[in-house]
Amino acid sequence: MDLMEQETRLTESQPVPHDTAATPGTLRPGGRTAKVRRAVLDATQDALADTGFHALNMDRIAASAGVGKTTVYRRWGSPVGLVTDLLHDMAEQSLPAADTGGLTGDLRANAELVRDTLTDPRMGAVFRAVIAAAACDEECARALAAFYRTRLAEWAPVVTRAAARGEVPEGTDPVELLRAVSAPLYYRFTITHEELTGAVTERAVTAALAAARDGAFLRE
Amino acid sequence: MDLMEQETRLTESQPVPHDTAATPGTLRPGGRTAKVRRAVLDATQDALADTGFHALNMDRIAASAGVGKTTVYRRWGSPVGLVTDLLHDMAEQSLPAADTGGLTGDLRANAELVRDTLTDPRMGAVFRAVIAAAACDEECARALAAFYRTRLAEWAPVVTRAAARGEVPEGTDPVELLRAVSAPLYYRFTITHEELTGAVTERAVTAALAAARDGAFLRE
DNA sequence: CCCTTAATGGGAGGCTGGTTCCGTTAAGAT
DNA sequence: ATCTTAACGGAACCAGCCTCCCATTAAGGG
Repeated sequence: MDLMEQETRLTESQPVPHDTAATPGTLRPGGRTAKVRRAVLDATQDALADTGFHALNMDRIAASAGVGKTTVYRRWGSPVGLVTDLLHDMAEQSLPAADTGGLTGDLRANAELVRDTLTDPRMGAVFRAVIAAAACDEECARALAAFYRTRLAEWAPVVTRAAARGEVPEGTDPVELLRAVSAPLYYRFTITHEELTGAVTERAVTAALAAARDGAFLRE
Repeated sequence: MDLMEQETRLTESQPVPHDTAATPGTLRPGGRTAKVRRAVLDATQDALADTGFHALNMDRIAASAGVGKTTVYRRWGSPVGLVTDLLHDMAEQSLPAADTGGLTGDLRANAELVRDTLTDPRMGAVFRAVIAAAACDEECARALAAFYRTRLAEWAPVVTRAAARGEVPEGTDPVELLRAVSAPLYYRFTITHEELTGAVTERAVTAALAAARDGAFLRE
């Protein structure tokens, strides 16, 4: 990854002809640049969906995005770079949390959202790829963590409201509870590669809820 | 991956000039062959520990194992193949479960074992690689699942004993409870890449235990 | 101990993924 | 509208990964 060192260049002469082309796409994000990014990220998702991360190839992406491969190499540098940017892109599209009126329902909605996402052939493949890429690259790992931070922050109010209603102890850490719901699903998805059934989802909810009521997720 | 079909061998007739070199290393696993495997798997672990999965390279492995690269290509085929075999190797080395006399202590011992493993620089890197490889390759995913099936089976008695002592409801699914303990740790390890602190470990235990007492893991 | 042949090992060659060069296009400023 | 230059794109170039060929070594059976 070499997208990072633009500061180190050109400490030299007078005119300082602009920190030329330090990070393509950030200085002049006009219509064309944006369109290229969109095309490339879409192509990346497609590729991940049907060939997986190991087969992700810059040349192929450039071709199927209808973009010069030089551009892809310059702006993203590597397959991991593509996935990382895809992740940033995904983090921007937020979808609102549920509000069913009860914590059980809300958590169930969350668990089912996770399940549906991971079960969907396209999205499931994308998440597998992203997780694999994060295991290989620090920068990508940060992007993945940021993505989930965003997501969990959106759902946190669900728990806060429930605490106000007395469904879980006051002082329950919302993020902690939400992670407890997701964790078993992701465990199966990444480690044991089991099918994510309705029973598994439901159990994740009831177990997390039981623990929460028992005060296992009290913020300290 | 072609390491699996050795059973198909030699069900055959008289002469049949042997299914020559069907799967190198399975037909004549003499001293040299075994030594080569050991050297290669060790080299693989070393490489994973200090450069990670993305940089895993067959030629380099061959060189650092002091083995011909042809051999590595022939027997393992790809980086994923190496990791898969490493996983099979790891599954063979079992270490016994704890027995502290109480379920809380046993589960804590389990959680701390997981934590220590994932925290260890060498083993942590290996597990990251294995998870990434499993995300890329079906065969590797199966090997990973098998590894954990073995591990969990070793620890299952811990829960069975506890149920007999009345610490959790009769009919509690041991594997389900054990997975509930590990899941939050693996979630952090693979998804959010957070540090696995003692607090996280302890919370995983208490949460799983609370859920279990509440009957969330009853076998149906 | 000898024989057969599985398995290893070195090296040459091709392919594919990645880099660089330089001309072209169009974003954004005046 | 015009100009500057960021960003794109084509194509040649380079390198490292993988494969194939064949000679060599040593298991395992007699």
